Amino acid sequence: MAEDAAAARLHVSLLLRRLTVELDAVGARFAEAHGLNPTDVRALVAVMDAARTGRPMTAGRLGEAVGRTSASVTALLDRLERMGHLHRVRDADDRRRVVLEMSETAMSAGAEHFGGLQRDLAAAMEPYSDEELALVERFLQDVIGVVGRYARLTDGGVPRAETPGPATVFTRRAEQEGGTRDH
Amino acid sequence: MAEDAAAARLHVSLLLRRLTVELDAVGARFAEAHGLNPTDVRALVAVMDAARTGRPMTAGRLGEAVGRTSASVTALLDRLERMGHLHRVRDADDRRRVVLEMSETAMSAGAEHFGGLQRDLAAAMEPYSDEELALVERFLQDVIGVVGRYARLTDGGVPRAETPGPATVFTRRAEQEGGTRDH
DNA sequence: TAGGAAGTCTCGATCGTCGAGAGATCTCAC
DNA sequence: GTGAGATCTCTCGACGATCGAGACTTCCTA
Repeated sequence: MAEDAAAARLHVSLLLRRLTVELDAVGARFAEAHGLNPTDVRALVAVMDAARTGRPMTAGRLGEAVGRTSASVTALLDRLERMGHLHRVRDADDRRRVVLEMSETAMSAGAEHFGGLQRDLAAAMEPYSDEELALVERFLQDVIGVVGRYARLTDGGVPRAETPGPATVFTRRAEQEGGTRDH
Repeated sequence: MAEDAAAARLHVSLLLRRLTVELDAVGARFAEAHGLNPTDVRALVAVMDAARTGRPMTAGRLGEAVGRTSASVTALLDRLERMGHLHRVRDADDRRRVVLEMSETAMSAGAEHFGGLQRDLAAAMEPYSDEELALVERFLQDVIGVVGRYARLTDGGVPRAETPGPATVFTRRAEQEGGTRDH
């Protein structure tokens, strides 16, 4: 029945949100264990990801990645450097730039924490057949597409051009409070 | 082949992380549009969820939900009340308690923002059959179970008792830095 | 009815973040 | 080459979210 299908879709949506909450909690636990705040964790992850893709992170790009101003990034790097999680290296090619390198200890701490989760996740997926995993993968791709589109909209815009919908309340609030942000 | 299966599982893990990043971004966009910080958003969501389950939120329980001290919750509620997103009501049964009620404007702003995403998600799930959605649901349940177990471990503990593994680096760091937390 | 427990708030201090701007370096047109 | 403007990072002063300690009110129980 259509109602059941709708209920199932709603239920899956709620599961997606719960998953996000739980994954955030894993990050928070890592942060607490290492005396880091959320921004620090995001920064370390960003630096690690950049290293993996072979394009070393710089201070400026890190600021964009974690959504902080340059002043904030400077303080952030001071903290992480003081803790020994990374060190700054002047870029030889462009001496304005500061290239960020993870320390060995930070790398292994991250691998230990998140690698364990990775192993457990892989183990949990073991019972699923190749076809089933392929379906899950396709599903996740679809969902990421939708959510990603939603996340990257300009403020006040209506999510999907083809369905304007009742956006009055939201847009009104956004206009009204957009300038009062104060922190 | 086993290698392919392992690669598929790794790929699905990465998709789960990407999904989390995108969903976080949706929350951040909502926050920016309404002049809220991350804690504010988490608090509003917690109050809304509590209202939906019929067990009204109180200041104390909100503090546990978002992981802040009572002093911080007081300031948080001052902010949200000043912005008109909720109001405090003394509990008639237990007059020590402060019950939190969402304002109409906050409810509709949230519904507008996240309801749109919900609709798009449901639309994206439309092509999937009941059986396929059931599989996805089962998969998400499994993953949430693993992640949730991981998120709720005591600090310094090894994730799974049955596989002690090479936890030395992580636990050493945790002990070493556990007391230097300074924010 | 007194004593302790529970829930919230106040106060002072700390630290992460911001905006503005300085200093160093790179790029490019001349 | 040289100068002008752009780019990248850092410094400075201010603000605000959070914390720990403790006060105050209200509830529970012996």
